[in-house]
Amino acid sequence: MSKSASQHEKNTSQNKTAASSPPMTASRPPRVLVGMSGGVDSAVAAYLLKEQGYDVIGVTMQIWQDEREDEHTPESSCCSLSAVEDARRVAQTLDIPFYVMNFKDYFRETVIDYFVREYRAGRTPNPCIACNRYVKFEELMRRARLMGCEYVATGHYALIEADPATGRTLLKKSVTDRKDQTYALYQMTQEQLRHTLMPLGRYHKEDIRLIAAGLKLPVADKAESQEICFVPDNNYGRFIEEYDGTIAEKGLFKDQTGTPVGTHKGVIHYTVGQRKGLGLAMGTPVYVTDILPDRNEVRIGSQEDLMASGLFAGDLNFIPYNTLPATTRVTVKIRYNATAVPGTGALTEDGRLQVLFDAPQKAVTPGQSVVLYDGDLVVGGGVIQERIR
RNA sequence: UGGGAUAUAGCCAAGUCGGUAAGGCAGCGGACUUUGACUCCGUCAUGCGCAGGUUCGAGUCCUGCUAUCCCAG
Repeated sequence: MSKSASQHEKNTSQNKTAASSPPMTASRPPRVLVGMSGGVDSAVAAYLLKEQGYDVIGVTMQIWQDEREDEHTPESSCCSLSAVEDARRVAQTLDIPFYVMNFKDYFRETVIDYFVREYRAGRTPNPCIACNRYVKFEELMRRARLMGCEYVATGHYALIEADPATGRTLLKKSVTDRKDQTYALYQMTQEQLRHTLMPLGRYHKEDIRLIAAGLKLPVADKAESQEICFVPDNNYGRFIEEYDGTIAEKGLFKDQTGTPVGTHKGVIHYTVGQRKGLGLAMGTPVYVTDILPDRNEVRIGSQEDLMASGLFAGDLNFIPYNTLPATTRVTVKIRYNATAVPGTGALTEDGRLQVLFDAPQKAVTPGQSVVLYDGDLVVGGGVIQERIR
């Protein structure tokens, strides 16, 4: 608490920027490619890096939006054409080179295809994690190298720090727990972390807005983006059906005993823990407890039926070490905006991650990621495969 | 077509000696949110099967009708 208080006392940028100058290895300052979404965060990130002396290049990735859609795109969508224009104006204001790059095919393959495939399989994907992993820190970084950039930078609220003891690069929570975005970054490799800058990790959102306002950036009071960027109207079910042209097949809601209690609209429309939109008047609130795509069945039950004592996860990545050393005490996030809860993590013989919670948790959802923390340090995580009751 | 019971919002349901329609679920709206999750807040019957009657006043009493259920046929 005292930490964040002291952060507030500092003036918005002057002291801090001076304290963290770039590593001037040669005569030329290192070049950094800043991924600019058109929002206020990445705009200020670009500004901070420029102030710190980096050779900053602004890039907006075209990942989805078609030209014809620009008129009706809500402002909250992070990658719309209007967002491109916002980013361009910011770059002009900051006097940095600005480019728009086409990532549509790559984004489609690594994010949208995955997103649709997972929902079809009865899981709940997190497209932001896939986008970070493959698009921002793999493909964008690859292209950054081609442009002679040492680093890729983003407006994520997270900290990247070298650990002199081990030589590894660590990922830590931002000083603002509320805005912390490390959950969506846990898949980053050592190589990626070494070449990534996240200058916002030491700031609070309010500071960022103040800085943006002080610079008269055109996006200073732009709304937060909220929904999945490629589903601007938030109707992801319709998006999936239009994307692959397959209408979701209706099926049965069943209770915990297997008794049919209603008809569902198709497996893709549900996520574990969901209560709203079921249309089931059971006299007491009911939640989705399991999605069984093989039987096209959605199981519902009470809050108690939602509880889990732990989970198994695959597709693992660890950051302070190559693999989880032993049974480890951690705090655990099982959903993007869940609070971290205490538990233990361990690897199974078949190489999966087993997490056991100290206290039962609600709505462990296959397809979502579990991220392990040791205090502010991101230990790693993986994709949830199944819950342990 | 003998007897009994019940008919209150989409569902369940309270409604006392007649006094001016609880609550839950669902729905809808909003807050929160980098997942249509959770959570929270707000909203939701000028009307109680239909038609009459009694009364200052009826969901509550009376009459008739209709529907459904149960028992007997």
